[in-house]
Amino acid sequence: MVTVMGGEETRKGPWTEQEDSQLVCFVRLFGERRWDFIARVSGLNRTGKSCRLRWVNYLHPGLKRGRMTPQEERLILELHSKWGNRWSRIARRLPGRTDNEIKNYWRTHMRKKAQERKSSYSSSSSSSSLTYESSLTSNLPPMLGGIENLNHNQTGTLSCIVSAAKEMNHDPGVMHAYPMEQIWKDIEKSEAKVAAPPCQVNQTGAASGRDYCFAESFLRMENELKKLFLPPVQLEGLFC
DNA sequence: AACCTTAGCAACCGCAAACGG
DNA sequence: CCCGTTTGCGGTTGCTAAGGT
Repeated sequence: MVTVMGGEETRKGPWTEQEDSQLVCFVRLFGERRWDFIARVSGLNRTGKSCRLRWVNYLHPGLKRGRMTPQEERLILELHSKWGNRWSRIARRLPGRTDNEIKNYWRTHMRKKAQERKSSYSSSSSSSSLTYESSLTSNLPPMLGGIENLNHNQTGTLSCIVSAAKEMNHDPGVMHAYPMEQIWKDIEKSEAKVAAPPCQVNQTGAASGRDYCFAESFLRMENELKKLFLPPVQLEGLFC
């Protein structure tokens, strides 16, 4: 879907694999900030907001996919009873899960369960001093491993990221060598309005259109960064 | 097989907080 | 302190696949 905003076309709706790969690459380059800049310079024709959401909820390398474990389920129930609909806060206690995921999960699973429990408790006697919540708290096991312990190959998303990086000849290790903070400062200083023209996908096929998009985006970005006093050696290393 | 309902999920929207000049 | 911009959050919508009739 495409909406027209002020003459520029802004894409909406589901993300394509190509867009995902492009976003992953640019986030790796510039980090998880300045979403508007990333949106503009990548030529994705998405809003910064949309890019951020896509990254946070779907493309982020630390994401755990698949069903909630019973431990996670209990933790969500416990924390929701404590904090209410503070999804982002709850999500911080569940490594690899996003607020959106938890919110959706609650809506479909937990709310129903909570209601069932509530009704069953209200119908039963209140003689027991041990509430469901307190029993949860006392029996909670430690959270299963942190993000670093996740098996990244378990998710299609992760393999997609890896393949995207490989495809683009990108060495993730390179990034750590660059002073991104400095780059950002420089960008902020001299950020000219980068008029990102709509990415042109040719009519013959998506593959060539994709290559064109990447090439054009990088060219655009390279030109921008060249204005920022970066030595050519660093610049070469920066691009995928 | 066709239609309807429901569950699950991705994505959008509006608002408010945080940030920077 | 003010104001514009960016980011984060929570609510909501819309699409799709699965299951039921």
